[in-house]
Amino acid sequence: MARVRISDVAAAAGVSTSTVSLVLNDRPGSRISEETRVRVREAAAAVGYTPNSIARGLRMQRTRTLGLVSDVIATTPFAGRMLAGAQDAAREHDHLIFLVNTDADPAVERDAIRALVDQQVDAIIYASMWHRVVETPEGLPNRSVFLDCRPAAGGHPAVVPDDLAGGRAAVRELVAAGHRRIAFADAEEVDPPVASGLRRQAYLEVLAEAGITPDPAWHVRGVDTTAVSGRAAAERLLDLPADRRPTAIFCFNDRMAAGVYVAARHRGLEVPADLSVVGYDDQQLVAGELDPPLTTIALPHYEMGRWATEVALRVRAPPVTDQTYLMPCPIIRRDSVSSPPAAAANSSRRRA
Amino acid sequence: MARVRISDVAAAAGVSTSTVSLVLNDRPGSRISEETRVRVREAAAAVGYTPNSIARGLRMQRTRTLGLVSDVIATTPFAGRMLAGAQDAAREHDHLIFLVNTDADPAVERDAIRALVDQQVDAIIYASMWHRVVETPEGLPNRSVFLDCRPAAGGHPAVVPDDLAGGRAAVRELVAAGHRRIAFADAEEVDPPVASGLRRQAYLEVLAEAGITPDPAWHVRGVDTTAVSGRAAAERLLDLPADRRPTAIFCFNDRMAAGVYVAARHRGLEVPADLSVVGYDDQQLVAGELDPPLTTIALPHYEMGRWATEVALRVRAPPVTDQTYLMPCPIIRRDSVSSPPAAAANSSRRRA
DNA sequence: TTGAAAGCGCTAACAC
DNA sequence: GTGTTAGCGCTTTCAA
Repeated sequence: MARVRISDVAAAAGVSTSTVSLVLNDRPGSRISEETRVRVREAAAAVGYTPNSIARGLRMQRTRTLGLVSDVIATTPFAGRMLAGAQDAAREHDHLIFLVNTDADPAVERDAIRALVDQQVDAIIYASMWHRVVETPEGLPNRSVFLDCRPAAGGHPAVVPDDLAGGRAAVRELVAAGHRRIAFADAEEVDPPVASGLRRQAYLEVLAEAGITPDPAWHVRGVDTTAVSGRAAAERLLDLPADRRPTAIFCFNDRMAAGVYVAARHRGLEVPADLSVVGYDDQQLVAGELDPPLTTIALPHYEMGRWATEVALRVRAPPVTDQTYLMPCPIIRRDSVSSPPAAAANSSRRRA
Repeated sequence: MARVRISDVAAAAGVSTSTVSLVLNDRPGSRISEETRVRVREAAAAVGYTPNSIARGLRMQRTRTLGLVSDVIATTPFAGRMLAGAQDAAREHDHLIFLVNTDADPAVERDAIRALVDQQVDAIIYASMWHRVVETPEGLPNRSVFLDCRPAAGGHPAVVPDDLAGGRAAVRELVAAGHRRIAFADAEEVDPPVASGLRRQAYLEVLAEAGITPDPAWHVRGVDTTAVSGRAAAERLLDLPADRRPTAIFCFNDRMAAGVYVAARHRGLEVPADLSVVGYDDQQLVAGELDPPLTTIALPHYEMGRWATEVALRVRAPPVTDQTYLMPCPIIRRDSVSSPPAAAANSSRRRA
């Protein structure tokens, strides 16, 4: 069965195609009699007409489609919320999203961007899986926005998580619980993620504002950001002499926090009674299902996805001065933070 | 800057647009002199011409786009592999994918399908997050394929995981390790997932083929399939008298297995020395990061995504007799299975 | 071997 | 108020 075209409804209503177009698109300037309006509408409904978006796109030079190109975003557990935010925003404004994964392959990326441009997408959202600084890909249309990454050269709106503020919230949570010996289980040293530097800065700032001089041994790094690395980092921390041993660990992410749990358990330490832990990411199926559930800082993926899409659709204005917007990361309080054990608190007071 | 059109390269090459089209599309029947061919190609490259897919789509009645509509797939950790498989297949055949999430809202779904049809997508892939039996949505084009779900009414190609074979592999793994008292921590009783019935059937079959008469108390269910439910289910199992207590638990999924770990740990039981555990799903960031890493059955999301796309693209023929294809679920051996503790083995032998 | 012309389905000037 | 016409950018007969 062939699709029904505008000419079919025109014939059915006994009018011209332009009249049909006019009433169906409800152009304000055009004075079509109420009588023909209803006649056309009824005819359209009767024959089951819906406009061909391709034809309309060709004519209007506007397709109401968006391209979302990402490195590996859509194939990781992180991606979901970002896509959901983008989807929701797109749907609210009657747009459809082309999703393309590049697996971080430059050739694939180039082809993808070209294919999207050839499809006449109204805008491209260039997304990353982690907060990164990226080169602006060649061929990227002017009307693009960066999601969870920032173009080194600027020139485009971008949204990234506010890792500095999030890191501060994490460490302040620990300070507020009475901890003085607070460690930071950081990401890898070589080519560390942008978030690493920011969260470390936050860690240092908050300790300083709390009048705590950090023991350099409290800053440890994994070889990556997996649970295995988290566990190894925690081992080193827990090997410290009793009076320098941290009573709380701020972890670069939830996976490392999971590793910290394992290390603690293997030493007979209880979280949070013996060791408080704060993660980062609020990763689905990790943070909430640890035992005990992990207090953490949420990465605002949904909100970032929505923001990027709304800016791409020009329904939200990007920040004017600095084009990159820092999305707040809320703290999610669960059960992995308590006050430090009494002994540690005493020893800490003695040192202070 | 306006896009360069085919007329621009025609002018640059001093030929007509039809000639340009002919050489650029390399139509076999057309005899264009080699000389003009190179002239056209050079001109096209010089002006940076790439064809407008929208115009081409209108003319050819074929857009080289696909719609992928799903309930919540793209927003869950499961989805990634499925999307990756679909993406890879689509890219190999020069197609772009529109991704739409419906959040299982029928109105959203209806609108999405219509929007996709209006976009003249070449096919629609209708995907689910879990193996389900679904009603064929109204308005779904003939050329659609079902992914991780099966239309109750049939009539379309579909691919789902082979949960029966996967379940058998899981339980056989336990039998092969020497277990006789094997429990099944199943999903919820009311409106259980399709996989629940299949895996239970597999459990029963394998016990029977091993000459084991299952204690009915070994089949327990959660109120859902979370870690909390898994833990509760394990508590009940471990509360059984010593001679009926299972030495191994096959879990409906990895999350429940994580809960089983927690229950075991709280009783001072070690996995796998005291209790062997097999999961299902091979869920990223769960199965591999448990302590010890979980032996499980992988859900072949990537392969299913690829299969569905290839069938949608007609580059792979669907099964002719039964239109739904059962994708094998491979076992992933890690460290959560060992032979049963000696005492249990003895008691089991005594019982046998 | 190449060009002219028609037309995919739609919208928007411009007539009437 | 409504219809006629042109044209979005491309492919594909058909003629030359």
